[in-house]
Formats: sequence, C-alpha cells, structure tokens
Amino acid sequence: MTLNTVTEQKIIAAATEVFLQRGKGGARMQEIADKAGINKALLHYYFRSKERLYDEVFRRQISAFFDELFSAALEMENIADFLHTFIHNYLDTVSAHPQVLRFVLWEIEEGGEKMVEILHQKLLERGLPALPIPRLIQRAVNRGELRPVDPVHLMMSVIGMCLYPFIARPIVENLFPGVVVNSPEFLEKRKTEIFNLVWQGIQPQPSPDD
Amino acid sequence: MTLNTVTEQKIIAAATEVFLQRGKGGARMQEIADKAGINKALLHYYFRSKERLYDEVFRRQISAFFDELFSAALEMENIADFLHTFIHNYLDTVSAHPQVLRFVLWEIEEGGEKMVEILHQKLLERGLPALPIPRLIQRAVNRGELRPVDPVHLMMSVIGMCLYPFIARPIVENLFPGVVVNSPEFLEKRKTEIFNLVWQGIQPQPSPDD
DNA sequence: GTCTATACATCGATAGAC
DNA sequence: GTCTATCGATGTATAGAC
Repeated sequence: MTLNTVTEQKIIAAATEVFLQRGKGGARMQEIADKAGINKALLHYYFRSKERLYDEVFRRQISAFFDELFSAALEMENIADFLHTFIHNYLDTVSAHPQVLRFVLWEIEEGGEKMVEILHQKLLERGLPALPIPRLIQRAVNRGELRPVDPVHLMMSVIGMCLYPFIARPIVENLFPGVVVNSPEFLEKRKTEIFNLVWQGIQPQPSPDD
Repeated sequence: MTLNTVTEQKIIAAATEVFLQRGKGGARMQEIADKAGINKALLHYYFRSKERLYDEVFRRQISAFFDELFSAALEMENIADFLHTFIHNYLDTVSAHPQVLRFVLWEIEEGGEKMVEILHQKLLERGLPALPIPRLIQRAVNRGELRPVDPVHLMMSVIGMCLYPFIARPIVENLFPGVVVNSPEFLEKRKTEIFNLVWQGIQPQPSPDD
C-alpha cells in the first residue's frame, strides 16, 4: 500500500514535484523520468499511464493532509476548545503544506469524488461518524451554548475563512502590500481574527425574559 | 476595445466556451475553430496565438464580473447596509456567473497579476480609492460602531465565506446531500447565515465602565 | 527491471493559393 | 479575409534487446 521499490519511490517523488510545478496537463512524462533518474519506458512499466501515476500522487498527498488535519482531537465536547483547536490546526496544516491546496483545486475541477472517498475512508479509520463537525456544533446548539446557527453553514464559513488567503494568495499579497500569507505573524493574526469573529458571532443572545 | 467583426465575435464566444470546458491547457485551437465555424488558420489571423486569445477571453470575463460586482454602491456610509448589500450582491453575482470563478482560479495559478491590474482599473474608472472596503470598515471602527477588528482580515473573512461553497461546490454537494449551491434556497440561507454571523461578531463590546 | 529506439497521435503555428 | 495543406515540435505509449 505504501512504498514498494526504491525506483517507485523515486518516481513518486519526482512526479509529485513535476505535477505541482506544471499542473496535471502541463506535466511531461519525460521531465518526471529525468528527475527520477530513469527513462520514460520505466514510468509506464511501474504505472500504466500518466493518469494512474497522477492518481497515485494525488491520493498520497490528500491522505497525508487529512492525517495531519485529523491529528487534533475532533471529539472534544467543549465547543470553544474545539473551534479554537480546529482553526489553529487547519491554518497550521494548510500553511505547512500549501501544495496540497493545488491538488485539491485540480481535483474539484474533475468532480471531487476521489477526495470525498478518501475523506470518508479516513473518518471510518478513526471511528468517527459522518460529518463530525456539524454534529458537534448541533449538540452545542441543543445544549443552548450557542445561538441557533445552521451547523453546515457555520462549518463552511469557518473553512472558507481559513482557506481564502491561501487560495487567493497571489491576489491577497498583491492587493495588500505587506501581507505575507505564510509568515508566522499573518498566521497568528488570522487565527485570532477568525476565532474572535466566530466566537462572538455564535454566542447565545439574551432571551427577552432574562 | 469591445467587438470588431462578426467573426471575431464568434471566435470569442467559441473560445470562452471551450476554455471553460477544457481549461486553458486542455483547450484545442481546432475545437475552438470548429465551434466558431471557421478554421484554425483564421484563429491565428485574428489573435496571434492561443495565449493572446485566452488573454482576451479572460479579460472580458473578469471585466464583466467586476462591473456587476461594483453595480452595488460601495460608498455607503452605514456599515450595516454596506455589509448586507455586499454579501447579497457578491453571492448573487458569483452564483449568476459561476464560470468566472474557474478563470480566476486559473489566473491565480499564474500569479494573479492580470486580475489585480483589471481590478485597479475598475476602481479608477469609478473614482474609488484603493481598498475601498477596508477603508469603510476602518472608519466604522474609528466611529466606535464596530469593535476594533482588522479591516483587511474582516474583508478576507467575508469574501472567503461567500466564495467557499462555489469553489468547493462538488465536494460540498457530495458531502452534504441535499445542498444545491446554486439553488435559491441555499443562496438565501447562505446570505442570512453569513450576515448574522459577521454582524453579531463585530458588534462593539460593552466597556467595563458601562 | 532497465534500457534504446520508435510507433503513432496531436498540437500550435504558418505558408501560400484564392 | 478565408481557405487547404503541411511543417516542426512534442506528447504518451510500446516493442524488443539485454
């Protein structure tokens, strides 16, 4: 499942590099072979086609990404702790592996089915239910700890806030001189701003008869 | 600046369609020529190369997108009205032209400079200052109408929340059965959830001596 | 398993007739 | 302006020797 021969290992590493630099369509088997120190014929010997080679590279990237993303506990009961941890971990993980975002965006262009499949598999491995995050949010709402927000929309909002600067990095850094998305300063500031906005935004409102 | 001959018009229309369906690299000049009812040679007669043809298509798409986005007044003084209008208009515009997002994401992969250039040009045309939105937010903070948020981060947060479902549409719709990002129900719900979260999240906190 | 050599397809771009 | 025909480069994939 993981790594077979040394050659296979070298191919995967070279292919990952070239796919990231050129994109899926722009990548050339010749360049991958060169970078791996072998020839084109051997690429097709190990992986039947360019499509399968890309598929293998993609699955490894996404899989490692989810592993790191889920390394923080998702089964926290305290919703404040959860949100705080989730936001910090999400930003740290994306920031540490910005290249994964490009694979994800390419995958989305092709329907996103492979990614959803891998996500479900990772949740299963960890014994988590489907949609653990909306479930957590809903329970906090039911306990009256949060105002009645839509759990799915809140989850989308948090993820959208976390991802945006990385997705739009060239535009953001061009539009706001001084911003360096991957700098520790920006990252810490972003964590604080997102958490504060969300946390205050979901507090229960005092009821009229209080 | 806009449209010259009928043939040019047909080429642009066909090219837009093919670029959207296949991507920039995947698009074939032959298919564009076929769809425009002409031959390849004529494509190179009107536009020197595939690169220039793509450039022309991209600029028209982004330009029209910004025009619609800026159709709502950005110079509102009341921050609640502004936020409400901005969120509604942003979601409506993106929802009405989902294809523009794909052009934007491809542009980002190439540095995002063309897009920033067009944005600045559009702001100039309307006599708006650079970064009108952070400027608006900062003034509201200065007047004490909002708690001291970072204007740039707030802007990124709002845009991120608006864009996420459209960027990740295949994943979102696959992960949350029943969600149809482009449906009127989802759109209205999304507007409400974003505005409520943000509005409550940026209210001034009562000071200790109140 | 690893190589060289090449088959086979396709693409962007151009030459040149009309 | 519009066409046909084709060039030259490059791509994936494979055949066959070692």
